[in-house]
Amino acid sequence: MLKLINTDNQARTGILKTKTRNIETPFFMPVATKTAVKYIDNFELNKIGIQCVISNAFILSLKPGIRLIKKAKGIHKFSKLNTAIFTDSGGFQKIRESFFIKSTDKGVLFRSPFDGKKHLLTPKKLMNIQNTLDSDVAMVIDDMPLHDESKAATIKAVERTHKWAEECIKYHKNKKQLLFGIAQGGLYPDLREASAKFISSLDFDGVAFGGLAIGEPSKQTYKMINSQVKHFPENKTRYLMGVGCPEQIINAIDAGADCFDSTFPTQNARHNTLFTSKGKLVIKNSKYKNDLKPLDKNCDCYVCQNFSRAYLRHLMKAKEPNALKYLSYHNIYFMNSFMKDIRTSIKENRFQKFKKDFLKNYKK
RNA sequence: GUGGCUGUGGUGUAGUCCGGCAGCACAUAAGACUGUGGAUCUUAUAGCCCGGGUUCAAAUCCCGGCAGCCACC
Repeated sequence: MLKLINTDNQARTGILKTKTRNIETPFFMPVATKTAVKYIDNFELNKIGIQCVISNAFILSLKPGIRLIKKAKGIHKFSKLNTAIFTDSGGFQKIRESFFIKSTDKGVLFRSPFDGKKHLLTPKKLMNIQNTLDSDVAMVIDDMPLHDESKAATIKAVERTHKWAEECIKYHKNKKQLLFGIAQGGLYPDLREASAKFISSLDFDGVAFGGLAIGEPSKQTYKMINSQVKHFPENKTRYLMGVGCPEQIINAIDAGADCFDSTFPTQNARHNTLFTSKGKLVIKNSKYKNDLKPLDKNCDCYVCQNFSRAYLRHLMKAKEPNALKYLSYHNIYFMNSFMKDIRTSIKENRFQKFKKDFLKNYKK
């Protein structure tokens, strides 16, 4: 359950209580697929103030395997991650050609990228994996329709998602672990609404918008969010899966979302794009060659406090591994302060102004 | 001085024998990235050492320069 603290129109701030943490919402989770955020030390996450990360149950079950993690007494002790941890089921891997084989009524058939072996991921199996990993929050396995799928195929995927959602509840045995449901519906508002209603009717600790930000125009994303959010319970955390672009996050919070995860900030950092209070900054661009200013003069992260744009560009051009570390650090730090500022603005009932100012300054 | 070999984008090279749209990698420049398969993907800029000849057509064949490397004197 989500304990609401304050609301500002649709935007909300609250506390999501998990077994290891009281997470302040809205919050952003960096992706730590294999229990590590790429190029960022696990302990650095605490110093930055990251409340929660998300790992991938299916991928961890392949490597290093749940037996080892069980032996290590769970995902927290194994990794020493001292944040709350969500585990994703692996349903999203449907989007990766190298993993996905097909969906059946029983589950999703995947091929391991490590040894080519086939794995039929059923709700029962995924719940067992996540119960054993002992994360704070488990996600159901869903059947995510792709955007080029017909309405009939999307209906089929939604039906499976609903059936599997019920089975996940049935097989979820870890009492201290929360379980979140996922609503689907492709780009069809009527299916989105029906799915949101159904998932809301089940006994989940939180609900998610699934299958968005996978290539559709932003306008569509917001339309789908709006069609679902009104059917989601007030007192449950609403998780917009896969969204990590600052503008989309602030708009989604305005629509009533509480929780986000994405590889977007870390992947962008590795690909030269930094987030700053003035907007996107592409560090490899030649205009920064002799620029001795910090990435963002309004940022107090140790990268902005110490290094210049010219130096960071130089490190990237020279393919120095530390460049990826510094840039990833900055983007994660930026996301964390961004979320913190949003929470404060909601508490102080000035979110609308904050959003307006942010979007005005944030150049694409 | 004589003989041989070699000159292709910024760099490294393929193509030369047997003439037919000059290709690749890196570098440079710009864009993309959203529930991660560990620096990816897309696009752009940029070249036949110089001069002449043969030919419908020359990076390619012929002649003459220039430059570099090697061997001999």
